Amino acid sequence: MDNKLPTIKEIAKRLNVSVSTVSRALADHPRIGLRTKTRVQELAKELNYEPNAQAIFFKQRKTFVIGVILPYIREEFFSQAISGIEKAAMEHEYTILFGQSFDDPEREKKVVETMKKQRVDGLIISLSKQTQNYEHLQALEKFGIPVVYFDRVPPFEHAHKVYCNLFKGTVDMVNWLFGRGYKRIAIINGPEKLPATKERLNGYIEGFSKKKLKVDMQLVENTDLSKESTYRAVKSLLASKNPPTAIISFNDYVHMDAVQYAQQQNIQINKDLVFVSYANLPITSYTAHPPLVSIEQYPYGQGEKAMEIMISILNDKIEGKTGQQVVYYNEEMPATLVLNQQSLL
Amino acid sequence: MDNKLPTIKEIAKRLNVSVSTVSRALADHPRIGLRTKTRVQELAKELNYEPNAQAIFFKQRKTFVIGVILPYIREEFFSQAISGIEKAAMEHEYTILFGQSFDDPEREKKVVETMKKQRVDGLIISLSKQTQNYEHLQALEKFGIPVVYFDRVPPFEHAHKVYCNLFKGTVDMVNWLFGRGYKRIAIINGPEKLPATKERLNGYIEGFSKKKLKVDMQLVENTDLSKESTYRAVKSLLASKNPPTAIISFNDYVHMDAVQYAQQQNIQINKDLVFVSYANLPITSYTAHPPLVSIEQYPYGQGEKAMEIMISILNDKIEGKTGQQVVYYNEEMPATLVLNQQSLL
DNA sequence: TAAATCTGCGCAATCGTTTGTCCAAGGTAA
DNA sequence: TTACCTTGGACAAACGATTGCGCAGATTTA
Repeated sequence: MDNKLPTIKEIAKRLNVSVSTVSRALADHPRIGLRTKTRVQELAKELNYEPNAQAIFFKQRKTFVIGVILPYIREEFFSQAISGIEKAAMEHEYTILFGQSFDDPEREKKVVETMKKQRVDGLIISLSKQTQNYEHLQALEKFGIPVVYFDRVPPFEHAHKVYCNLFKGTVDMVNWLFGRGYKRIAIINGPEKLPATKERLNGYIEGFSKKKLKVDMQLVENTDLSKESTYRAVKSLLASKNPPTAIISFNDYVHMDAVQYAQQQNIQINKDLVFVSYANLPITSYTAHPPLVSIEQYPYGQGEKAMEIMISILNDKIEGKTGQQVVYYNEEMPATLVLNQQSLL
Repeated sequence: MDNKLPTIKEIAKRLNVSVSTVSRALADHPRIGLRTKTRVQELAKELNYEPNAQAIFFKQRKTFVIGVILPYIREEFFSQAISGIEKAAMEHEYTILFGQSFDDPEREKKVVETMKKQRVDGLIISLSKQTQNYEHLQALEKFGIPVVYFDRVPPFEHAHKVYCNLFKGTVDMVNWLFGRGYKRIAIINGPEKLPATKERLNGYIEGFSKKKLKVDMQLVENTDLSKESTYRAVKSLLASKNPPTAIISFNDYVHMDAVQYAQQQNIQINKDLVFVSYANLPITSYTAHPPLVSIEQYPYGQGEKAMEIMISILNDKIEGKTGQQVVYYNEEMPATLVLNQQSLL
């Protein structure tokens, strides 16, 4: 259990040469004589020498570590996203420092702080639901640590981001439903302050506008994403004088809760009332009633893209683009309508 | 714009004092005068100074980073586990370097290598299904980097591990089924080489032995965990002359596939044939037919425990237990039978 | 009054590695 | 013979922070 890792110094002392000679010999520098070079390289191999990356990174002021902060890794969307991030990272020899915000801005701030301390080369983040204040993140950029947002992105322009255009996706969704003959289309939207919520709402309204129809606000409900809140929303929709024939849920989790409640009310799911949703989690295919149609948001692709952007930024920085105007990457990914195979039965 | 992060040096220069004074002032050292102290602390706050952990850790030869390698983060079991790991890590100011093996030993090896280069203080790992060779991990320990295994642990004694006793859990499960009057109890087990598979099988056999019964090997099937393989296993069971009245699935994913197939064969799930399983993923409560009973394996608890053990090991090392005999932590967690609420309907 | 103590802070080494600069010895050309 | 390369390697600074030690000047004590 000899935990002293061999260093360049150790080798130098043993061979009675200077550390710089050892360093150069190991790097195959032309200024070192062949004899010395082989002596050094042989001893290095014998001692199982490995350069201390910590020391090198410290000197280079670079860690090859990217911080990744997600709301909840247990959500399949994010676990897929991190896999995309990891894939791109691995391809470029970067590593991932991981943290969750649990949708708590305080916690998010703390994790950001930790990552700053660890001197990550960059930060990829999907914001917590409650985050309204972006100072802790903008501060990072001021210090030269680039931040790439994905999926849950901030509302301002001057930031690198990757996201799905859920406005368009929602318009398509509404269109599709109209096309299938559904007229009373309700939406159970997310927390009102969330940009993602506004995007869906706007798409929803736009979908109606295209048909020269006005939205009946009785068909618009919100949930704080808890099961209870979703139950309440469905209850309210079902109790309306002219109840919906289709329900768009904020995401697959809301969808599942909504279906659960409707089922308790003895409603024939996807017959009396059809359910459609966002996210298209593979896991829904195992549920009793998957959404008839889902808007795929490509979490893996978003993650991958976010990391690729990060790497571009870091490379640009090395090539000294200082002084030039900062360009913000803004990657809009398609949001595709996906028909559930099972539902076709 | 591209301001470098403030350093202790920068503060020293601005206030015209030495770096050591700044360092001590920030650490609230008693030998620094109150006036100097406040001047330093105020400027530090103003500049948003954060100590460079890289530098400190480099000097201390410690990173406060723990590598975590999981097979698939998208499995809820592991995403819960990492949350437990993260919680314990945060409490002790450790951070997590994340990697997935995707159940590929080659990939696992590569990730281990990366973590070694990054000089993690320790490694927490749940082995890939295929891992048979442990050299890359034992080498880490030789370098003084402790390894804690959880859930999917290696078969040898001299390793720190956290796991559930699925042998006992399976015995309990079989007992419970007998108690409910089920006599033809089948099991769809995992890949034969997996220790977890053997454990389940032994528990299954023991459960029968306790009732002075012999196992009918026709009731024992294996799956490689793919949907197709599971389908095949169920098909084989259903085709038997004396088909089972209860099926124990290797885990909830196998369970879901098994149920899906049985359903396609027009079997009344949990009536004609009851299904029970391991893992107890919350997500199953949304499925059409959750397992009647699940063996809870406490992924969060396992992760938390693994990190706590890691921290104990690291603390022991600091306190210089060198020379003493190495003690291997071996934490066996209970595997509890959980009755599904929904199934009671 | 001199010695001892205290107060407040600076100097420099250290961690492992890279890299610019310098230096000595030997060889070569004019 | 002298000035000038070439070769092979040593020296030292630097990255950011910590910390033992030293050293003034002020204050207290004997």
